[in-house]
Amino acid sequence: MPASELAAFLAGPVDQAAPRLLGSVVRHGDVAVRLTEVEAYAGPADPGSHAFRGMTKRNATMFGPPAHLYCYFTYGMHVCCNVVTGPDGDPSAVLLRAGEVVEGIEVVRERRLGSTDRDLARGPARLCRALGIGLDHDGADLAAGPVVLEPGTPPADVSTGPRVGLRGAPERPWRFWETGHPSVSAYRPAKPR
DNA sequence: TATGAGATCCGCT
DNA sequence: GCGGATCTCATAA
Repeated sequence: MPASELAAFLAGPVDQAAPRLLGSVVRHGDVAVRLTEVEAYAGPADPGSHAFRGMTKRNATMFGPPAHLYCYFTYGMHVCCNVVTGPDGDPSAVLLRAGEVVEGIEVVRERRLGSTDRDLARGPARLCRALGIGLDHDGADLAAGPVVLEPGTPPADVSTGPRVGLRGAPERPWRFWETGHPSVSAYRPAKPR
């Protein structure tokens, strides 16, 4: 898919673009994952967003053009990835939280020994591991690859709820998942330390 | 099954 | 130096 078409697919308010991503497929090499759970982050206006305090070296990708991959490292061991949706200069992005492996499941099973099929891409850090995405892929063009986004048909039934794991942000119902799908992550409220 | 704490490192302040 | 958009394992019920 041409980059301009992909950008058009992601255009509009991020809380509307996010549910549109459900059912789309992210592909990296031989592995493809169909998204079943995402979260919207609305740039500088959103206290839960990395971009809330302005542009830094880490989140610079969020401020770039849409249809790019924003990867970041967290909690010492995990990588999470977002799809940048806003136009150049607007740091809106969608966090990919969970999905189901639709291709290359043998590869993923070897990457994640001891995991059941349902758990292979259940949770943002696992999703990245399943796809083999690392910090190296920060800023990758989702139209050009090596990681690509293939728009699909959103499910008929989508649920919304509060976002997971945020501290200090007012709850906005900007988490979207395919109703009843087994691969969505369990809701764990943020814990005070 | 549910709950709790440890692991572990990068970028910002 | 601190805190984090998390995961996994251990222990308890």
